[in-house]
Amino acid sequence: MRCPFCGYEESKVVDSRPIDDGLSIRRRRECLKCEKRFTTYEKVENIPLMVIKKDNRREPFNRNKLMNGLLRACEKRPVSLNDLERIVNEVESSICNTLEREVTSQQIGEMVMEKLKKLDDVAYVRFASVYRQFKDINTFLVELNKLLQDT
Amino acid sequence: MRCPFCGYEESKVVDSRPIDDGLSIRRRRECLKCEKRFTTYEKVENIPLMVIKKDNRREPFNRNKLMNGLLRACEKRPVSLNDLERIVNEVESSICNTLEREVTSQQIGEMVMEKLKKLDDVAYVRFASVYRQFKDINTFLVELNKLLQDT
DNA sequence: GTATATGACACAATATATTGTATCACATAC
DNA sequence: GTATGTGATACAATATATTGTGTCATATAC
Repeated sequence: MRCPFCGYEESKVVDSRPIDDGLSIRRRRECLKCEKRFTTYEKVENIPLMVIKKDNRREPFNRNKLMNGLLRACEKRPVSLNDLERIVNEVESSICNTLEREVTSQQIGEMVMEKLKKLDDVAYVRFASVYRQFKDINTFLVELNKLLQDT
Repeated sequence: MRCPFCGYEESKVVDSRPIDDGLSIRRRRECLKCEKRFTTYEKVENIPLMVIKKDNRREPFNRNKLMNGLLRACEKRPVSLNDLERIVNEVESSICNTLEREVTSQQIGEMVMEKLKKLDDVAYVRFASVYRQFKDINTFLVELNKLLQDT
């Protein structure tokens, strides 16, 4: 593994211990060039993907729930089911790739909105109005104004 | 490493590849009991801890900058330098522990505010007023009203 | 103060991971 | 349509990681 200090491409493991009851492995590595040491963690890709909701409760990530929100936002809009599947897939895999076990519903909303914005303005604003409704009414108005000005 | 499917404590590596230009290692593992396969990633702990600012530019995380913000918020308030050091330490290490390479300035602000709120209401609102000034004026007012009602 | 937990470190004996080469499947790009 | 990139898979030869034991330092708990 590449050294995070000097960038040299080889390092060796000097210690390796299971942690989290065996669910992860912590390694101490040493750069073969600059000899600096650093810690790495090996973790399982995804499995327990939890969403932190606004009231701080946790629940498992649910593709269908996200898809339903998207379908509602796209009602009578020229967005294909394929596009929506793609968005859900991309969001899910980008959450998995962070290797985080938890993600806030807000972060998910932001990711979805970023992608939806490129597809359909109206669907984007509908979706945003649900995700940001209580926290950020001004932002919603600002977004609406931006869209009005752009057209 | 423990199997995420059946929970058995031993698995073997069936493939191992460097990714991200050598910064991480992806491994395919197979459980020695149920023989199911899963993917793991080994990543460096922290090092390039970058903050994503509001305008989407990145800059390295800077303890001093955060501390300055806290000091300004706590001017003439009964909050010790020790407490502030503790907050900065806790925020920094909780960012490191996520193993994410990037974090938004907003996320940092939220973490700080959560901790500051427990220490001093006035410092909390001062800090919040800086972190949320453009995005969330309503939230700021709501917070002020909450504090006024609580006292 | 003592007790407890955790991370870093070292050493030695053993077991296992790594790397290149190559194929297949799938999805995206043009 | 073809080209391109990526993840999963297999195999074989080689190199390296893992695990137990034990110490030390630091921080937190009581």
